[in-house]
Amino acid sequence: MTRFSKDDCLADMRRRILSTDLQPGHDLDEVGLAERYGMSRTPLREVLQRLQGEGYVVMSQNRGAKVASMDIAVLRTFFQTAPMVYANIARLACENRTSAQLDALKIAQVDFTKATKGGKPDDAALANHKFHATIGHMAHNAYLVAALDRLLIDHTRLSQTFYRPASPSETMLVLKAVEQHDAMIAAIEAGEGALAIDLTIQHWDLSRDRMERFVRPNPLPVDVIPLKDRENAI
Amino acid sequence: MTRFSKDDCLADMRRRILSTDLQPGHDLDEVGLAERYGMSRTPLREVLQRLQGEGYVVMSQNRGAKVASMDIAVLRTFFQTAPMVYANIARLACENRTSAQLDALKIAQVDFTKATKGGKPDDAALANHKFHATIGHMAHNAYLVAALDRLLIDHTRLSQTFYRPASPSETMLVLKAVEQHDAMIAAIEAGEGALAIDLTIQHWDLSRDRMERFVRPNPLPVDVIPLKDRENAI
DNA sequence: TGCATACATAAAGTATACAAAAATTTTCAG
DNA sequence: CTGAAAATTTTTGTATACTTTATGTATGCA
Repeated sequence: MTRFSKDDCLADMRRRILSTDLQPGHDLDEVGLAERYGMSRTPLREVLQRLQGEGYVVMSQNRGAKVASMDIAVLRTFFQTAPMVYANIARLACENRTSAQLDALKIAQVDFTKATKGGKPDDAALANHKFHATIGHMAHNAYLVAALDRLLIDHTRLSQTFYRPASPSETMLVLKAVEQHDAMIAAIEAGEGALAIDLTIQHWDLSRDRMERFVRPNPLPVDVIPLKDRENAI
Repeated sequence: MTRFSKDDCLADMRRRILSTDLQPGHDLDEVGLAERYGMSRTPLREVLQRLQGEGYVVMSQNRGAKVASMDIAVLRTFFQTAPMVYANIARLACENRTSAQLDALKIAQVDFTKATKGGKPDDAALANHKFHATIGHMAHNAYLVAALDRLLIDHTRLSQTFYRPASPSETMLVLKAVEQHDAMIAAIEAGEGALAIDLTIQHWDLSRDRMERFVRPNPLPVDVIPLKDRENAI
C-alpha cells in the first residue's frame, strides 16, 4: 500500500476533482479514501476539511463530503462572474508581479504548450489551471484570489473537452489559446494593465464559446433511425 | 465545564476574532481551546481547519494556528478591493434577493440599530457584520461571496472603534450609518441596482474615513510635556 | 397491502493514547 | 560568562477504539 503524505493526498484529490476523475456531486467515502492514500481517517478528514475550505468539496453534518456540484445555478453564476474577476486579477498582476512569479508563469506556459502539442488533454487542462492560478498569485490580493481559485475549479472542470479537439478547427482554437497565453505573459511582464485586461477578455471569450458548447451541445438529430431498423443493425 | 457543540465553538471563535478579543496574529493553542470549549482536540482541530478555510485563521505545518494577521499588505489590499466587491454584491443582491432573505436583513438591521442606540459597541460591530453578510447571501454568488466574507472579517476588525464614538460628531456618523442601512434595504427590496450601488459606495466612504483614521491616528503632539514635569504629575 | 415502528447496519463524530516535531531549558566546554 | 550541543518539555500530528447519528430493512398491526 502506497503511503501518501497529507500534502500529496491533498494535491492528488485536487487533481482528481479538477480532471473530473471524481465527478461533481460524487460522494466521498472517508474509509475508502483513507485506505487508498494509506493514512488513517483523522488526517484524511483534515484533507477533506481543507478541500471544503478551498471550494472543491462540500460537507454536511453526519452526511460526509461530496465533490462540489456544478448545477445550473453554479454555471449561471460562473459565466456571470468570471470575466470581471479575471480582468481585475490581470490588472493587479501587472501592478504587483515579481520576477520569480514571472518565471513560474513561463514554466507553467511551457508545460501547457508541451501538453497541448503532445496530445495530453488532462495534463493540458491542469497546466492551464496552474497558469491562471499563478497569475492569481501575482495579483497579490487574498480577497480576489479566493474568488478566482473557486472560479478556476469550475473553469477547469468545464473545459475538459477543450483539450480534446475533435476537428482541425478545434485544434486551431487550442493553438490560439497557447498564443494568447504568450501574449498575456508579455503584457504582464511589461506591466501593461490595459492590454492585459484586453487579452484576458479575448481569452475568456474563446474559452466561453467552447464551454457553452459543452454545456449546451448540438441537439440529437430529430429524424432518428426507426427503432426496428436499429434492432436489425445491431 | 461548559460543553460547546462544534457549531457553537465555531461561532464563538468567529465572534472572538471579529471583536479582536483574539487579536490578529494571536497564537491559538489547541489544548487550551479544547479545554475551554469542553471538547477533545480532534473536533477542535476541525473547527480550526474550518476557520482557516473561511480566512479567519492561518495554519502552518507543525506550527499550529494563528489568527489571520492584518499587516500593511493586507490593509492596502483591503482598501483597494472592498468597494469593487461591495458594489457588485449590492447589484447582485438587488437581482437575486428572496423575501426570506429580506426579512433576515431587516432583523439584522433591527439588532444593529438596538446595539448602536444601546451603546453596545461589540454587538453593533457584529450586527453590522451580519447585515452585510446577509446582503452577501442575497447576491447568490459563491465566488464573490468568498471574497466578500474575507473582506468583512477585516472590515469588522478594523471598525472596532467606529461604534465607540468619542464625540458628538462621531455619534452622528454612527446614526448616519444606520440611516444608510435603511436606505440600502429599501433599494434592495425595490430591486434598484444603480441606487443600491450608489448607497453602498456612500456607506463605504463613511466607513473608510473612520477606518483610515483608526489606522493612521493623529500624531502625538510634538511639544510634549518635559519628562520631569510628567513625573511630578503622576 | 399500506404504513409505522423497531431493529440492524453502516458511516460520521469524538476521545484518547501514542509518535513525531518544535521549542525550551540545561549542561558543559571553551 | 558565552555559546553550542544535549536533554527535557511542550505542542502538533496520527492511529485506533468507541459513541452517536442516519439510513435501510424487517416485522407487525391496521
